Amino acid sequence: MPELPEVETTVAGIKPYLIDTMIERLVIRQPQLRWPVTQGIEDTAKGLKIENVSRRAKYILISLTTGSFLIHLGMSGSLRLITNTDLLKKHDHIQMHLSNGHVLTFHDPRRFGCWLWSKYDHALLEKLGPEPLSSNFSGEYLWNKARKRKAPVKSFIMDSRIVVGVGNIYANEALFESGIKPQRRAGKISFKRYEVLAENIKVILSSAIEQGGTTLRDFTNSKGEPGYFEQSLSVYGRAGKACVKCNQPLKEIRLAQRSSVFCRSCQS
DNA sequence: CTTTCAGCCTGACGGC
DNA sequence: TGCCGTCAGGCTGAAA
Repeated sequence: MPELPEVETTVAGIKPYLIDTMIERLVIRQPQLRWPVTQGIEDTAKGLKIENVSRRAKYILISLTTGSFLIHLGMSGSLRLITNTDLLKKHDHIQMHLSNGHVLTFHDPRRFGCWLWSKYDHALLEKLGPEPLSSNFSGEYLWNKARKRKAPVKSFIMDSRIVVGVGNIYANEALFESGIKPQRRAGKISFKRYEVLAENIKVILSSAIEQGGTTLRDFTNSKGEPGYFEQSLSVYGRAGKACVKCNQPLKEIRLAQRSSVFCRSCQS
């Protein structure tokens, strides 16, 4: 599933092909995504120039002269650039034909993603916390926000109002690296441990982005996916297997309906 | 205010 | 072989 590094890599991959090009045609084949695709955007978008492509949290923003598209890849979404003559795949829901001959194609089997239009600011971006890789995000910030919070620390760091872009995989990994048990209450964790945790979140996310960047050769291929999924994960998906640090079997529990894997002796 | 939980979907997988 | 049930998961917004 696309986590923040995949989104970042996607933006970097498509941006050079989109910037300063004109939208010749927008085709919506399946408007029923997580939210219905904004009605009438085929007409709205026609003939407009793409001014910028950026990322906020796991949202992709395509800025035009009169507004912007807000795209989320959900669980199974991807964007790829193809040409007019390429065959459509099943679940290719939206296509944006550009004046340079490229066709930006939104593919999403589970349809948890979205493609919305807004003239001004998108409401979905309003309540978001800081970017994890920005200087606004630190151990001190986390510690302050955690005062009196009873929620498990894993739910806390996955709350987009606290910090954006920490999905289930990276939450599991960062807590393991930091030696913090996922179910520990957020308000009961020391300042010092939050400094370690914030640093680990930054290191893990930025190294994943780096891997994505290095494996990304040509985004105009048929896959449309950054190919760095082979990165080694210490705990996620390894329940019952040996801890990479102490060899004890990893334990799996569910927190807020999400699979949480940790080591009972390395994390406390 | 904080926290929990339903719901949106399809594909993969295990059991029979 | 194929059918069926279960699960996975990001995120929002309603409910508690």
